Amino acid sequence: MSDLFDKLNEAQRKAVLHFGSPLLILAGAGSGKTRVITTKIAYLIEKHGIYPESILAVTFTNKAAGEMKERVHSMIPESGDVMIKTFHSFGSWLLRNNAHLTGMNRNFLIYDDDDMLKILSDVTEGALKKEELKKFAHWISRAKDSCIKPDGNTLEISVHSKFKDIYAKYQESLRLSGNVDFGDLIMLPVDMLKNYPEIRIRTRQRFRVILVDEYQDSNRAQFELLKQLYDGSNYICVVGDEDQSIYRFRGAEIDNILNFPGYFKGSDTIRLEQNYRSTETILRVASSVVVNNQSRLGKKLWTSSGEGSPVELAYLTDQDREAEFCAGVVADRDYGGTAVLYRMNFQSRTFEEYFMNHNIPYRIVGTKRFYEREEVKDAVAYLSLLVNPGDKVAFTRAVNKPPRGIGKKTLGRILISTGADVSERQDLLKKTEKGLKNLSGKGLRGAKDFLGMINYLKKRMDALSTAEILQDVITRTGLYDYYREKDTGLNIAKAENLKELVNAASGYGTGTGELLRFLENVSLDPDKENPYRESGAVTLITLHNTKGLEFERVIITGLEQDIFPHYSSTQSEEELEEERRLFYVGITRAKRKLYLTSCRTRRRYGKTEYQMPSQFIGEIPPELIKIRNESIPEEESDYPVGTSVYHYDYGTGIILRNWYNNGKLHVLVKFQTGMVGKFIARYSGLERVDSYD
DNA sequence: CAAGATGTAATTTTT
DNA sequence: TTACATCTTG
Repeated sequence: MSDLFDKLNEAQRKAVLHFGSPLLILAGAGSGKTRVITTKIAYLIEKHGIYPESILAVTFTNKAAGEMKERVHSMIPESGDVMIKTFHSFGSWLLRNNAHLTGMNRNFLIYDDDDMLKILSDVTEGALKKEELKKFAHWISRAKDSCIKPDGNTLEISVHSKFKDIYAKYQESLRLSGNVDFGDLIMLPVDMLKNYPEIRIRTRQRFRVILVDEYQDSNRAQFELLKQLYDGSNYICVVGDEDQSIYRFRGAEIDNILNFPGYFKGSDTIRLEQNYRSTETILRVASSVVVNNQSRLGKKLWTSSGEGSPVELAYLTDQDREAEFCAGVVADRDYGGTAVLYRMNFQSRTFEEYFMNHNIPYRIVGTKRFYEREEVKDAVAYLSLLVNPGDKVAFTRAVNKPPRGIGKKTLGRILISTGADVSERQDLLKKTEKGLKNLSGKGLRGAKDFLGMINYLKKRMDALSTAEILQDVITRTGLYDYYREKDTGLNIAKAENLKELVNAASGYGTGTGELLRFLENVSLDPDKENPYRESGAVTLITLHNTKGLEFERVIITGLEQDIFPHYSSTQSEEELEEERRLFYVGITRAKRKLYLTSCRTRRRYGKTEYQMPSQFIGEIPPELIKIRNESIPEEESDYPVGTSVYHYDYGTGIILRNWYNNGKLHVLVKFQTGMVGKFIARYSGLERVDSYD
């Protein structure tokens, strides 16, 4: 224990030792946050005599939870009972654990975003296009992120005239199925703790210590959950970095961290500002960018690791040259230490093609997830149906996969028949049995086939392990053969993926409990697929996905207005600040060297478009950047973003944006007086003020 | 009912 | 451009 302590700096030590009043740890990028949390857990157990099972640590990702577990356990082996979970799996645990008191179905399954769309499509009877459904799904998720029910203030989420109604129908259908969605995993526990005093009291007594990681990403519902868990006598400590809050679009509420001291009275704040990752230059660039944000508590990162080499900025003709530039950077063959970052997934394409053609090893991080693949979802649907015959989403998915002649019409005939009692109406297998009399020919044969299969699986499931049931599912239902035949050309992976799924289930035992555990992990811990696992490969990754990662060298690409910052984020200051934080996250991933690239033109949707440099470039002090290769068109070069200008009437100002309209260069200028003005450059009378000759 | 043909719309995404 | 959704035909 004491030598663990010696490795900490003063602020870290203070954070570990702190106990009693609520604590906010503002942990800058690369400031040894995880070390602090894990040491703190060890310290609480060893020095404060807190029982491991009284400690709750919540994270946002399974990866973070896994790492934390590993590090805590290696520090103190007897810490096995510390509850280290993601917010969602903790919510799931609370709901299952108290199901006997609330009357809720203990064996609920968890629907993902795709399943949500299926339900919505079902309750709106196919009247809406997929794009429209996605909008509603998004709103419903956001509503749940704020604990807003269909009968609540839904206007806050969407003013769409049908939203309230569709949301209500969606909830009804969800309740009928007995399953929950991601949002429910937070919202329902909040309700439960509010409505059942005995559960609330018992839960509060159990968890004497509550630790929250990545607090800046918490949403309102998660904040509500924490409020229910905290009773003033237990200890709450949250760790986060407001400058790294990048999930607003998904309901993250930066005010949670900004106002923590206000919400939790008498709280203390400790800042971890020493950075152990990056060079001084990189940190200066990062902070010069993020100081432009209003919504922050503020901290100043410093390092003792030395100045390092300058940040290099390359203006390139187009995306092909950008890829070429990245290839040039890794010409020294340090592939594994290099990451190429971009704002949007489609940007990876050019890099992929170029790297492929030039034999540069690369890996793409996190686009498609294994458990979201069609064939995998098909197999899982059979399992879901075995556990919950009321799962309509799983039923409609499985019933005709592989095709057995049960299309829209036949399915309609099955589902229209109403059973005598409620349980029969909700049990889709019983319903199918009843519906057989309405069928004939191919449909009848298919339905009988399907039922026979399910019954066969049902009979065997108690005796078999999860992997064995899955093996049965993919062979007996014909799924495996179906996909093996379909697997041709480039798509030869589907049958293979089914095998892989069986493999993934191999760690699970016999019985329904194990099957449920597997299904929960499929929903809550969906492994991201990495096609290239070798470490000696360049990492291609979106900026969002880099959080928590670090690389020797980072290339942030596509620093162009409307790409980064993204066009839909330039409308409001709040959105723009979020983009800026994203830039900050990207910059601070670099340990040793940072490159920035910006293209003059970019092919989009088959057309070549002229790009303006990102306004963020102008926020970096020029002395920190070395410009590698400039190719700025003449007129623009007079007014790049960030240039100081002088106007006869308004005084000095700085160029915030520039863009073309009707072939004329427009500029947006912010003056020292605070005024912001829009001008057509050539008529504006603006004079350039060159402050750095 | 399911494979080919045509049209159309393009963020980021832990769980 | 291209992925994917919807329409049309076998």
